[in-house]
Amino acid sequence: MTNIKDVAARAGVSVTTVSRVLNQHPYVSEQKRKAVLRAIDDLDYYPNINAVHLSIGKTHLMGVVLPYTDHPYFGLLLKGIAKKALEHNYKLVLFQTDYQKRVELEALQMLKTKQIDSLIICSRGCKWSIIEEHLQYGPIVVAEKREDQPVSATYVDHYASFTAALDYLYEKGHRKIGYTISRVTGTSSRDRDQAYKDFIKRHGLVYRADYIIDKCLYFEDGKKVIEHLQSISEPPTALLATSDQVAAGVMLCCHQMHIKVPEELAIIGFDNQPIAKMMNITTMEIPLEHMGEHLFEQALGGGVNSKEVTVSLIERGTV
Amino acid sequence: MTNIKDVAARAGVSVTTVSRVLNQHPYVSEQKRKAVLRAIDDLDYYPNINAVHLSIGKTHLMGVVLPYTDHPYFGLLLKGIAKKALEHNYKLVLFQTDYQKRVELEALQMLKTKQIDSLIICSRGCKWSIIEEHLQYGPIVVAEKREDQPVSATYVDHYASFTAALDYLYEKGHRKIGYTISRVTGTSSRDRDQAYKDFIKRHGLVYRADYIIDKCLYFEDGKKVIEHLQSISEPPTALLATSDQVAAGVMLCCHQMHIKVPEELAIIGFDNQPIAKMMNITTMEIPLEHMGEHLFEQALGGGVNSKEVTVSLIERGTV
DNA sequence: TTGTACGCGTTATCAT
DNA sequence: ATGATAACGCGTACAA
Repeated sequence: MTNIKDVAARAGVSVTTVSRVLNQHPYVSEQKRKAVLRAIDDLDYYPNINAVHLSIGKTHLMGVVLPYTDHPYFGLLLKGIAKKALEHNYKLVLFQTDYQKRVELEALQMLKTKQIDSLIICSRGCKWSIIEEHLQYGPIVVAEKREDQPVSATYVDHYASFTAALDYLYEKGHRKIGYTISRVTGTSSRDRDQAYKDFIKRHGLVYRADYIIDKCLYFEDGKKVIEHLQSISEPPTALLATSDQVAAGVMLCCHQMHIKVPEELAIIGFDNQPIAKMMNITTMEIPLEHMGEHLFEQALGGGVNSKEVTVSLIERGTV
Repeated sequence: MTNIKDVAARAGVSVTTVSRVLNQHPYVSEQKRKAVLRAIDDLDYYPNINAVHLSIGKTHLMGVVLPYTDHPYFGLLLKGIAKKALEHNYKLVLFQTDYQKRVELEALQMLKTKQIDSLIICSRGCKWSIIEEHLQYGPIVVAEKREDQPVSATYVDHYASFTAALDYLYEKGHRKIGYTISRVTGTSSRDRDQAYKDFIKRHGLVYRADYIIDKCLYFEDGKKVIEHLQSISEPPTALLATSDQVAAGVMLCCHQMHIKVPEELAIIGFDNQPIAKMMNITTMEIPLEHMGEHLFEQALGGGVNSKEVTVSLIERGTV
């Protein structure tokens, strides 16, 4: 590998001058600049980025922690992040965790060892205290609500948006409302659960554990949902789906089983993805791509600030 | 940042000994090892990975070039790659190109400047000669068929699988067959187009440009497809969809428009994704996740070898 | 405007 | 078994 020294020798100048040319610094005569450029060309020289990183202490690499990449929710978040990364000439290091803490810790470790400049955590698995410990090594931003914490965050208020959806269904006359979640653990599921319990309490309804369906993430989980609902007594008249994907899957199954939507089952999705528009699904719009962009900019900026994104109801044909 | 020198001083040994302890080399007395470990603990020392990379000339970073992350096709490919990366303790640097050559060139550049050890190109946009030029800097593997080239590849024979699907439809009595593609450029679209033309010729059918529908990638593109088919004279009786996503979208539209599948329109998808199983869609199975795994291992291995993955017809209810 | 020399943090070589 | 030191390739005070 030819290095800066070789170039300097060939051009008959010092390495400093070569470095100056490389980094477009001022104070280098046109004559020497030409000589350097020619030498670079002759020797097919290109800098070793690791040496640059070691020297300046930055990598232009940003870490992104998320559980899956093959799910539209994180896919859209990632799309927003990637868009901004492209703009700012940053590269992304992907940590697909499958909810394994180990992978998340490795990301934190890479921040500590300066292999990445900053870290975006889209879905946290490890304890909060571990995040805090690593804040000293570089900017960390999360996609969850953390009040009074020295961490930047862009998040959806799942409690509020879930409550809004429940209230909307209540207004429409529904009293038996079920919902699906992706997994029992996780902050968003917990928030939704709390919102549901408070809603039940506020309206004096009965809490039924069998109205809650776990592990619903994908389109194809719709089948499971319908099968479950048909297996219980007094099935709900309305369903809050984890996402538009799940809502769409449920709708398709309703078609197949000749269950009328919304007459026999009302459905609300989340995200407002294209599929919801196409299938005319009422949904709570979450600007995922925009969230991703904002997460990136927070990570880049380094300062600490929190942003709650607005979720709005899109009324369509499934309620 | 405390460094190896500080540790050495604190432990009363040389940096070499510290390095030996760090890298579990032999020839270090138990006594000194203990001292070093204590010093590491006392000082909260952790190595600067960039320095390690500079020294050993490797980064344990693998680049992945793909157009989108929010599409199930690439999502699954990426999933396979990520799985193997996890196993081998590699990290992935993602290059989401949106089919911009610039981003692809940056990936190649990062290989050249040793910021990544190797590169997986899932969808190529730049000229082949550019790829060849960069082979000297590290392993590059591609997801397309390249015969007699010094590059590793894992790919689907799109020509063969498309031909197989066409023949299957022909056997079933179809003579007017349309198909959708994601974009006019791109190797897979070209292969499919060629297969179609050859098929037409072999059976003495007429080639109709309006049987080919461009820019179909997502579920929601199904609507566009149906609208197009209804706008032309003598619409096809069978359709080869870009992917199961598109096939599913088309099917849903057929439901909505009361078009009977397969009686009025037969449909074949590609990939055999979960959605195809759920909707009982006949499809050509492509083992995407497995392809991703194989791509990673080729990139890791460094040798040159080609693998054509087998595509098989899954007969279900849409033909 | 240019160059020398050192620092970044680690590994590898070669003595001892 | 251990350590001094060169090497990795680059950026940048500081001196000239």
